[in-house]
Amino acid sequence: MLDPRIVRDDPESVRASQRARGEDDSLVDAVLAADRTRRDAIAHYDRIRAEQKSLGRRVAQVTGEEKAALLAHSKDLSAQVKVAEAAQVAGDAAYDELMGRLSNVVEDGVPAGGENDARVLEHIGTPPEFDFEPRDHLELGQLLGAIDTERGVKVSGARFYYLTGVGALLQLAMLNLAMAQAVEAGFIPVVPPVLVKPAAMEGTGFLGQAAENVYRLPDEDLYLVGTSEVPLAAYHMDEVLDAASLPLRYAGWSTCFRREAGTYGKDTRGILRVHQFDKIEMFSYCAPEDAQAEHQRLLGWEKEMLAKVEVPYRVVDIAAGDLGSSAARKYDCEAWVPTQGRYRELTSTSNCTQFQSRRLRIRMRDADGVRPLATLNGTLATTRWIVAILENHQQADGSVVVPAAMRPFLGGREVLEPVARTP
RNA sequence: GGAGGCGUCGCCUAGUCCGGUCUAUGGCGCCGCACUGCUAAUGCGGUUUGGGGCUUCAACCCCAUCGGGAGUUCAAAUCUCCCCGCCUCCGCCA
Repeated sequence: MLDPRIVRDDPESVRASQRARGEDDSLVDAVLAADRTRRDAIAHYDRIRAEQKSLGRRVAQVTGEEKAALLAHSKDLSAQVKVAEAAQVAGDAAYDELMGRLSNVVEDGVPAGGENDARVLEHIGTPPEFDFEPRDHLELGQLLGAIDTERGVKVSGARFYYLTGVGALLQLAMLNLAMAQAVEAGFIPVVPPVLVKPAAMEGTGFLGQAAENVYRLPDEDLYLVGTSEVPLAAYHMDEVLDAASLPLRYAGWSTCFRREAGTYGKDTRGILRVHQFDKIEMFSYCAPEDAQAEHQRLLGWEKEMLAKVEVPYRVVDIAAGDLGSSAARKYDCEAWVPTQGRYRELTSTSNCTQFQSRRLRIRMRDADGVRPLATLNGTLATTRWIVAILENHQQADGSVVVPAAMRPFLGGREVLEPVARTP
C-alpha cells in the first residue's frame, strides 16, 4: 500500500508513476474523493460517539425520572451511532479497496516501457566458444544421470522433474554455497514454512496480479508459496522493530511452487520453467532512507554468488511497465544460455520501499517515532542456475567442469562425468 | 479428535462471578526532570497502537483499541455465540 500522505499531498507524482507503469492514473482522483468521504464519515462518527459517551457517564450517576429522561435521549443517540458507524466502515472499505489498487511509486531513473525495454547495465564474463556442438542442459543432465524429466512427468505431470545422483548433489552444493555466503555476510539463515495463511499471501501482494500462479489448498485455506519472500516478509507481520536492529537480513531456504498458468508451450524442455524448485532468497528489512543503498548491496551479493559459479551474465534494470506492483525498482541478473543464444533470468532483486510493510503492518521505532520500514528481496540461488552451470561448463565428451568455489561442497569433485547408463 | 483451563495498552498483574465515574489497577522495565563528588538509591512526571482535528513544528483535543469477529443492551474488559492461539489431561498416529 502507498503512503496515504503522498497520495494526498503529491498526487501528481503518483499519477506520473501510474502512467509510467501503463496503469490507470484516474484511480488517483477516485482515491482522493474516497479519502474525503471517509474523513467526513469519521468526523461525524467521532462527534456523536463522544456525545453518547458523556451521556452514558451521566446516566450512571443519576436515578429516577432524570435517569429515565437521559435513557430516552441515549437510546435515540445509540441509533444514530449505529448509522454513523456503518457509514464510517463503508467509507474505510471503499478507500482501502481503491488504495490497494495503486501500485508502488517507481523510483527515479527506472527505464520507461515494458517487458522488452529493460536497460542493460553491464555484461560480466564472456560467453564460451565451443569447438563442438554444445548440448543443452537436459541432454547433459541425462548423460550425467542428473535430471529425469520423464519420470517427473509420469509421477507428477508436466513441468515436474527428479534431480538424481550428481544432479541432486549439485543442487545441494549450490544451495549450501549460497547459504554459506549469506551467513558469512551476516544473514540469519531460515527454513520457513512453505504453506501460509491468506493474510501472509495477501500482505506480500501475491494475490493481486500474480494470483493465478499461486497454488491453494482449499480444504485448509492455505497457500503454497512461490518464494520464501512470502514467509520471510510475513515473519515480522504486525510487529514494531527497534531501529537499532536494522538492517535485519534473512536468508531463506525453501521449495517454491508456481502454477505457471498461461505459459503453455513456453520453456517446456528441461528444468528452466517448472512447478517446483528450490531457492535461497535474501530478504532485508531496513530504514526507508537506506533502501536504495541496501538494494545495491543485495545486487552485489547476487553478483558475488554468480561469480562463484562462473557463468557469463548481464545485469538489467527492469522497465516501469514490467515491475511487480510492490516494487519501486528491480534489477535482474540474466545468465548466458549457450544453446538458446540468449540471456535468461537467474536472479531478481526488488526494492519494495514501504509498500509491502504497510500492507503487513511492519514498522520500526526510532527517535522519530514509529513508522513503516522498507523491505527488499533478492535471489541468491535457484534450481534454474543448474541450467546455466551445466551448459556453460560442458566439455566435448558431455562431462561438466565444476566451478572451483563449488568443489568443497561436492566432496572435492572437479568434473561431473557421464554415467555409463541410467537405471 | 475428546474434556477442562487461560488470553488485559513492552513484561507481570488487578478488574470479569453481580454490565455504568474502567476516562483500565499496581509492579517491573524504559524515558525525562529534580536531588546527590560519580554511580546507586530516592522523589516527581511520562510511557499501547491506529485514525481524525488543529498546527510551521511541538504541544494539545477527539474517536477507536482489553486475542479476532458477531450479538444482547441506552451502555460491554465484564453477558451470549462463533473463530484463533496457548496450557493441562485423555485418545489416536508418522
